[in-house]
Amino acid sequence: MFEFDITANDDSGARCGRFHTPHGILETPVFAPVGTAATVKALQPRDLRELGASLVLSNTYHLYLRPGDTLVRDLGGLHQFMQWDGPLLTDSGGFQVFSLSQTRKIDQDGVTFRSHIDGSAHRFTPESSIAIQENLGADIIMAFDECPPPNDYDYVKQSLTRTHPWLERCQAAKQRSDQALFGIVQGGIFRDLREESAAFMAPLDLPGYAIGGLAVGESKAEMYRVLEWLQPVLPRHKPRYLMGVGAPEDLVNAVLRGIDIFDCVLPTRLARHGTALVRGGKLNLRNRQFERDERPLSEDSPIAQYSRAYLRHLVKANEILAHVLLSLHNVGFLLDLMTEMRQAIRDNRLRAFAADFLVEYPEPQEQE
RNA sequence: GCGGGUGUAGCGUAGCGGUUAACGCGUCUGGUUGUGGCCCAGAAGACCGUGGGUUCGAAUCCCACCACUCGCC
Repeated sequence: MFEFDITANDDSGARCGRFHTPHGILETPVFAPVGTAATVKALQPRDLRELGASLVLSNTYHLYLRPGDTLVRDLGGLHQFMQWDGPLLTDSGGFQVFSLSQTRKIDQDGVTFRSHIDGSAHRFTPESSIAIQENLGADIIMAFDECPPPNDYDYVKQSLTRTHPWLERCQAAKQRSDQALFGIVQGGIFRDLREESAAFMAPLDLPGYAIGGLAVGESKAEMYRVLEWLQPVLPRHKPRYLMGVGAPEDLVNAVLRGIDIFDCVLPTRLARHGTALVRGGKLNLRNRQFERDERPLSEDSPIAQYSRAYLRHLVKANEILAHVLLSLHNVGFLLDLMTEMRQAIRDNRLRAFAADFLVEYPEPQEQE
């Protein structure tokens, strides 16, 4: 279980792989839609399968608070609960503790925080995060880490003195053998800290390695640079997971730099905010230019039977169907992009594919 | 018919003698990367019901008219 076979290499450094999980094989590079509260908002598992999704991410923090991880366990685990029989991944709750909780207190042992739902007090430690994730029962579980602001060298350096021991504690606390524990490399935008973090984790022989703390405010150029630094120092024969990244141009640029797994709320969040991802950018369907536009979003969209004018109407009227249709479109768009990239890698022409795909996107700026 | 009240941006309102008439919603345009159906930033939009008067100066005070509204015949 959890073998990672590399099945194709591209001159760029990108690779295709097969990651074996108890609920099926992931063909990488793969994009995972996010199902925070045990649902990819607006979509059923049936829709996800038809769109070609293979991996779904769900959130430890959210499920712990509501409905509770022990309830999910008692009802047969997360796969059974949400009726998704493919591979699942849960994050550790670390990120949400930092991004959603108003008041939180970090110490060497863990984090005390308040629920964003009712203000009640809670505490996560590496041990409790693993226990919750074992109750949920995803195929891939994540180490409890701290996601620090990426530009503050002293803080990021000190943060590693928590994240690294926490990873070892996660390993020690883990009991189930049917779940793969991934470590999360931190280190902000600093080369020495990133290399230090990767060097610490590589010998732990984890089934996979995530890159955290990116796409949190630094520039795209800085993010890509971090990926290039990590490329030679992460174990080659293990999947590499870039957490929270899902802008189309970022997916392409990260696959070029050796990333195998992605997750992101972007396609479903943009959908709920009325924006459609299309080749070369995105369409804000609130814009008046679509008022009488009878064309589909794109010819190959899973919702190509609907006009932009109709979708604009649904968005402006805040109709539920707008969320459903645009979620189908945006998730489908990213999954199709991943499929195209896997084929390009097999054909050893990813650089050409990327150059063609990225020509319509703006160049990454040093500071944004 | 009599008496009272109200007319300010598409809608709801604030301002009640003193720069360039304000706010919310809506509209328009950006933003959204390990998810609060949000949120943030910017823009357009007003013969202040109509006509007259008082005043250095009127959305603001006075008169008439019109419209809406409440009460009473």
